[in-house]
Amino acid sequence: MSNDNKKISLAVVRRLPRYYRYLYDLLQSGVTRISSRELSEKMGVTASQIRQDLNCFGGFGQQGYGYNVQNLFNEISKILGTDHRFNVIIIGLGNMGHALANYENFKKRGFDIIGIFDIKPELIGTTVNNIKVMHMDELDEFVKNNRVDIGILSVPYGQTPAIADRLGRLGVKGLWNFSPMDLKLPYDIEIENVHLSDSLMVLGYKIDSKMKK
Amino acid sequence: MSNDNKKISLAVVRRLPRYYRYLYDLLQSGVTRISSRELSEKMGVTASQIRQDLNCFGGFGQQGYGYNVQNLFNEISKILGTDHRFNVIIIGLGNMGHALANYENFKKRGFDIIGIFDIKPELIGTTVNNIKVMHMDELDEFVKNNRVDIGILSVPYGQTPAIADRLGRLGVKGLWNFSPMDLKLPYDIEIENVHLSDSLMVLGYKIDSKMKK
DNA sequence: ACTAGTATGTGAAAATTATAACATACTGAA
DNA sequence: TTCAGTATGTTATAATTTTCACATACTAGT
Repeated sequence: MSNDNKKISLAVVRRLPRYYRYLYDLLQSGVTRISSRELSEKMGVTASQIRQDLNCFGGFGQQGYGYNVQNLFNEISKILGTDHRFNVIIIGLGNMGHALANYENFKKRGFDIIGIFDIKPELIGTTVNNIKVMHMDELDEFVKNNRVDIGILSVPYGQTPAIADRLGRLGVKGLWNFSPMDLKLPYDIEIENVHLSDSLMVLGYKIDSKMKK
Repeated sequence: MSNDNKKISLAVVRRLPRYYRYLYDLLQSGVTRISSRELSEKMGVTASQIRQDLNCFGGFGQQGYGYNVQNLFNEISKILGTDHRFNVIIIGLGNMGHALANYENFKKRGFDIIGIFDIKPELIGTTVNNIKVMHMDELDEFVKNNRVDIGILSVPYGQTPAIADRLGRLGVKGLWNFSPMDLKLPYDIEIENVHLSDSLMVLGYKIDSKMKK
């Protein structure tokens, strides 16, 4: 049963989408079976780690055979929630909000953007990628009338905490935060930060530290 | 001396930008000194971890006093390379490329976007955020004539590997990859992946797994 | 059916990472 | 100048994460 109450570590969870991607590619290539060793060579990790990771959720393989690609992909999809849809709204239709609204990959992975909110009058009533742009004043009403699972925060830095708090109070289940700050909210809400600049700085560090060697 | 040859773990490195942010905010607030305990409360980590992390790079604090905020910020900046500039080019002026070209935070953190490349004729010769848009045919020439430290890859999925390879061959030092794939290159180049969809899927997982409890 | 080969699931070991504990050294008030 | 308080740097311990190793069980060719 996949409903074991042993806690899955975040390290494992963060690797799951990577398995998802590789298995998807294998499926596309028509590969029907794969061993942990073969997959480990493709992914550049140890076979042992793959077996350990998968076993957190169940025994999906078979001794002497390996893993059925389609089956394993289905299982990983289920674990990641791709067997159902998430309703998502975007708050802030700036450059980043616009980019996210047009990113087709989200839909493929189970996330439907059902609304966009901003305050600029000239945007209200328009559509982006077939998604209606509404005024922030309509936010509360919209969230009350629609199941909104996730709010994407792509608003200016200064406005982020207040809007995050507002979404938390409205009962949205998760926030995907693009502002370079760590949100701390007094609500029962999951937060995933993107922190693009942080990632770029890490790249800068890697480059510099290699130079020094 | 900061040139110790003991290896700094990636776990520590990934926390550095976070320290950078908090120290920057403290500076803005006029705070001149802070102890690891105070900082730990703000950041939601243990004071011990902060002291351990900082000590990888040197003893920046003073017993009985704590850390001088300005000094510590300067040191972290130096470690992260903000004491010099990185030259960056964007490959692919789609929605994401456009958003990144307009993101002002990068400049603040030491990254200058010095060129944008695409293949769409109507874009070539225009400027975005005062950055010239050039044709991909001009890429090799440009990289040879300018120091390019980092290439941002915001091109369609299928084109990513070939362009990454091209930048690797041209001697670019780092790639910041926005395509949902892991790049593996036979060159001496640092790669930092963003993998937005992966991050969103992790958020989805967190939401689901909380529901089940 | 038999058997050599293969590959999982898992318990144990190793490595890494985080936390705790504390000796040392500075601060700042009297 | 003294001394109680504070907070670092660092060593030791704990926790977590990764890797190893192997018994078990299936595959597939003869």
